Amino acid sequence: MTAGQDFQPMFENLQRWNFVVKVYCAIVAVARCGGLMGVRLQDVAELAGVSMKTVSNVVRDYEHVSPTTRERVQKAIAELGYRPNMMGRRLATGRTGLLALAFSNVTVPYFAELSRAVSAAAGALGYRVLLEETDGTLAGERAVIASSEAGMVDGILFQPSMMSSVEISRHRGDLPIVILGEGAAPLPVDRVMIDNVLAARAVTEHLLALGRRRIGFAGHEAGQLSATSIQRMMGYQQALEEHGIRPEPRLLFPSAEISPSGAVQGVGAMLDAGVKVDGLVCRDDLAAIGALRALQERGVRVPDDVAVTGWDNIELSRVTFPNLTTIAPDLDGLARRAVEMLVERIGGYTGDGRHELVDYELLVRESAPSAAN
Amino acid sequence: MTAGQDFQPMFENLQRWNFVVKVYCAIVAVARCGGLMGVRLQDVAELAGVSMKTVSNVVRDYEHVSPTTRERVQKAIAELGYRPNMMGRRLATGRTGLLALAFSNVTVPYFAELSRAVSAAAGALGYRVLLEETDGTLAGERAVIASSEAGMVDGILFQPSMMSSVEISRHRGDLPIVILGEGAAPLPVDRVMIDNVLAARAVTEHLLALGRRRIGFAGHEAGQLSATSIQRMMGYQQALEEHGIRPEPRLLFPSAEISPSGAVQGVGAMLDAGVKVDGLVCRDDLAAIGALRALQERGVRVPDDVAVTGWDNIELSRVTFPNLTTIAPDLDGLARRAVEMLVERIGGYTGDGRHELVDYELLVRESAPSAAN
DNA sequence: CACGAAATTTGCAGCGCTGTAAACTGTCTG
DNA sequence: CAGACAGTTTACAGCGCTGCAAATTTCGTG
Repeated sequence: MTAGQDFQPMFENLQRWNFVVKVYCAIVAVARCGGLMGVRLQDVAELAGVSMKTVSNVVRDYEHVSPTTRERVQKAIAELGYRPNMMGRRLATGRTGLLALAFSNVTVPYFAELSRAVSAAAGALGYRVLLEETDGTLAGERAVIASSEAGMVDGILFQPSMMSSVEISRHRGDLPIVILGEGAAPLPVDRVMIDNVLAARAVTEHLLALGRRRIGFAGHEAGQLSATSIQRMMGYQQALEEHGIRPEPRLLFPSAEISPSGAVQGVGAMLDAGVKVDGLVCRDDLAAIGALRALQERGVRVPDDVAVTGWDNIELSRVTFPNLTTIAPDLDGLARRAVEMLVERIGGYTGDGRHELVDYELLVRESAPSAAN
Repeated sequence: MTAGQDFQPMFENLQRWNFVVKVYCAIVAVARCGGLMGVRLQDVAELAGVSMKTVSNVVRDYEHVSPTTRERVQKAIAELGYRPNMMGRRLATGRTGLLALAFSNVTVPYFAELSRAVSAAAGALGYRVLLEETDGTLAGERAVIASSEAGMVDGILFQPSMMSSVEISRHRGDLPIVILGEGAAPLPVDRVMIDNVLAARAVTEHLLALGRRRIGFAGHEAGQLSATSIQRMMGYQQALEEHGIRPEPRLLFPSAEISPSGAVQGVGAMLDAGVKVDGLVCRDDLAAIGALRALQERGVRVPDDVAVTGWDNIELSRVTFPNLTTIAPDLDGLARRAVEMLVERIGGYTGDGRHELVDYELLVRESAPSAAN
């Protein structure tokens, strides 16, 4: 905004700025003009004196077009302000250039960050991403998989939370699909994930290396466990057992609802019930943030009294106090591979389902510092 | 998930579960069958022994179809697993049923929550939402507004952060647009927002009512201010002046980068420079979360030493410790009105730009409790 | 039973674009 | 200068669906 170009945050200027905006608005109201509507390939072709197909060729950068023609057509395009109509193109080509990314809810930071990574990866391959939220319900997931509309997207990236692999595998066979994450995935379908069990072991071992022995697990579902929770709990269990510690069901801190508030309540209730821990492996960063609050509310010091770990490395995990030791999955790598595989499927690849692992990293921060500290 | 139906979170079961999954996968691999490809309206028509148009009428719930015919067609649809092809329909109708929602970045919790509210509101009116991220850059915003593809969406909901109203008003006139939020908006275009100045006054007055007198403002841009920051700062200034307090530029805590980490650094630097405050109005919840950390790192107690307020009422603002007193905009109301107005424009409404305000609420929580406490 | 009105159903054109294959250019040989 | 050839350009038939208007059937009534 020109008016704010050399704006100094001095209070007097604010009023002036507001005035300038008003003037601008008035000018704009006068200057505004309706845009051209519905310029078609045909119109460009007529103006340039060539066939529609030639214009189409120019628009799509087909190589065998003479420089002369190309220039003339481009001039006509500019003059008319022509912009190709996607629906027409897509009907003709059968491809939409759109990938669906389905998960429970964008307000979960991990999914928001995943969505950015996927958008970037898809963009690099010429695709755009249509977000589909399932609300984590079976009905929502079914709606996505068995979408009643055809031709909306060329393929689906799907992070299931409730749906069984059996059901996923029965999805409409004509729409390529790639499963993200640790959810149940049928063998014949491509999938990309990190090794949750291994990562959970790593994070638990980190707490063990700090000398913690009463290590709890927090933030999993109170009812039916998701595949994600199961795998992370398995890794947690394995690490404990390898150190000769018998996992105690009493040290599991489930959340009535998978959300930070759920974790506040879940962890809070256990603490109030007198359960003692000196380490807490949380299912994800949101649970860890909730756990942090539950602990701090009760005057428990983190990490001194209880060391806490998260999972996902969401942006806010760097800003909590203390900030979170967490598992940082290689989101870009995950997104890139997933999109690559999906695009290969769209391109006609029909090999067996590929199940690939991507990297992750244990980020050691304040909530569970390294042993040296 | 059948296998997990009666799953108890006992460790022994985990291994068993894993085995069950493997078995399922094997079964599925065998059972999988390719779906039918490309069932067309024509195919259904032939099977049902009616014309394409009649099938079309059934699919779209046209009223004048005899029950007999309708049933026969529906049977054929079910038998063939027909699903209408969106591209075809959209080419024919000229409408896509898609609205673009453009803002800087989904990983900003406010935008994620906005996006859900908008999706819900759009869904209620039969539209779906295509997210467009601008990365908060001028180039990104221009790309959205002047999108080189036509016909992708029927209209745009746009929350600008950099673009001037002059430029917005020059957008392609054939695509309806509604501006969200406090960004610069040209008069002729519809807009929905909350009254930022008033809300900022309310939040500042809340701190004043707590007896705070050295109240800072944190989290705004260090360079050129966004319209959002400007309006909130104006309200902050007004409240101070009304209480006979001269606003001090020294009490402004800008962030080098609009992010929680940016706020940690910005606020931290000011504190280290010896600036003393007893209240902090933050531009948004993320800044407040950053401020919280900066303060706590230095042993400053919140709210005892410094009361802090946020803005947006993001989910995490309820879970920080202390949790945040914040401005809670009526997101659902905002989304509903915005979508309504956009749909009216799509429907052909051509009146003047409407600028509407929606409600907000001051949520008093721990970081700046009510005076009674 | 005939006739007009109302309720159904249909044929067809075409939305805007692209794939294919055929029709042109012009240039380069023999 | 004919013929071969590579480089350009074009005509045309749809992609799958819907709007329109006309055709057909059904129904109620005199």
